[in-house]
Amino acid sequence: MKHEDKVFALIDVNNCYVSCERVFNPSLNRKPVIVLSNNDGCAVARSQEAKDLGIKMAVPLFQIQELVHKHNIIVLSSNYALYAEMSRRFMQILSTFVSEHEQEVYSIDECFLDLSRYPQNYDLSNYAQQMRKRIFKWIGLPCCVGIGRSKTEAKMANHIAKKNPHFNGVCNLVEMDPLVTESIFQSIDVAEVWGVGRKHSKKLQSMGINTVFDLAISQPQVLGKQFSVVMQRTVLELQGISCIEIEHTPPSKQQIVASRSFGQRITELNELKEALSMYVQDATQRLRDEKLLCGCIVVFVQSNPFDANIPFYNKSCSYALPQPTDNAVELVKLSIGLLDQIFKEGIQYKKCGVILTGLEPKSTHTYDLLTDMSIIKESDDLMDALEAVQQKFGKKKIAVGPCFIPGRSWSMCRDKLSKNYFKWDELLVIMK
DNA sequence: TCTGGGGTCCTAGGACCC
DNA sequence: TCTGGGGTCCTAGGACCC
Repeated sequence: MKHEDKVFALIDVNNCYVSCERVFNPSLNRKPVIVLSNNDGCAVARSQEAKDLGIKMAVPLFQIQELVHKHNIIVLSSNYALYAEMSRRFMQILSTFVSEHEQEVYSIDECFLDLSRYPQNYDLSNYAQQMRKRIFKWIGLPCCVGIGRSKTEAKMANHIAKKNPHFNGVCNLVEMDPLVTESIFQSIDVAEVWGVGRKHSKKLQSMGINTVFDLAISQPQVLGKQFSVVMQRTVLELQGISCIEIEHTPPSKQQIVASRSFGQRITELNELKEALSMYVQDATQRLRDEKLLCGCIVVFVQSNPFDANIPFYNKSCSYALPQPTDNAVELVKLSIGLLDQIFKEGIQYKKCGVILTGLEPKSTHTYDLLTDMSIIKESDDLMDALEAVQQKFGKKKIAVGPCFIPGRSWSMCRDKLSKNYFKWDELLVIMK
């Protein structure tokens, strides 16, 4: 198949986190609602009503307190367990429209579909409307669909569908009159293009490239030289030449990061150790879920970068393991050792974290000749036992090192957390 | 007072090798 | 004063994404 014949769709849940909350709490409908990031720091999701009030993406809560009071904006902590379950169902419904290798789960609320096989047999706009209807009917989430000849075009189409209600949730650039496409592209800021961020859009504007249309008629190679091959691909994709394929099986992870800002500043080494040992176990859990081993561990600590009066302290330390592992006891012990090396007295710490890298599949790892396999076996048995206890009695019943101590000053703020309606003891109560 | 977290990819530059 | 060229590997930093 020639690349010209490719067709992609991007389906994206509108205001995802707010929409998830509204499914279980209809009193939020038609009201301005925002959902906050971890630690109740920034607004990471806004309902349309909140956007209309001028609340920007990722703005810190303290900067909009006045607006919040004035307009009775409803403020919620983020409830990732809930959103993850809704996301799983959203993706599952979309999987009924294509075959397995034609679907790519791109993010928690976005999904690419390769529809290249379908134009002959389906009216794609109609097919997309069926997707929207089924998703809304089955799980109550509103979404938009963009269709284009490349992923970047599909993203653009999705953006157009979202901003223009008369499209009724579906924008199909493949079928659109090129003159109409052109005039729409002329009206959209180049910063809206997928892959063009703040820095690049500034530079593009300084070169006289202000709109999506300007970028689409640029010369890919010239921009490739001035930016990078990424920008070159973006231009080609906007011209309808697909350069980025669907990834139906997620590529295996390069690294696993677990970090958090603290609710309050920390100065004591012991408290940092408590936090870090928790994060390491979170990372190790994800490592084991992916059936990977970790060959290198990085620990970092930071003070508050926004504090203008005090110099920013940002230090990390890494260690390459002689033998890759997925053992939480070992990883906690090592990371505490690394923390000892980078800890400095008198700093007000705001954040710490761990990065597991040098990852490789556990199934294909070859141990060297001198490895005592009985030790590996013991480690596996221990981790299995640990996980079995957690599964049966809850995540916080057993752990490695000093963690899960309630009431710590550094623990995350989540004051306005909704329930996880998918758990037995938090189900929605209709009537009592 | 209060500013998220988890990722990927690309590039430039240094170290090192022959 | 003259002072290779080409290759690889690693790392840090920057840009982007949601």
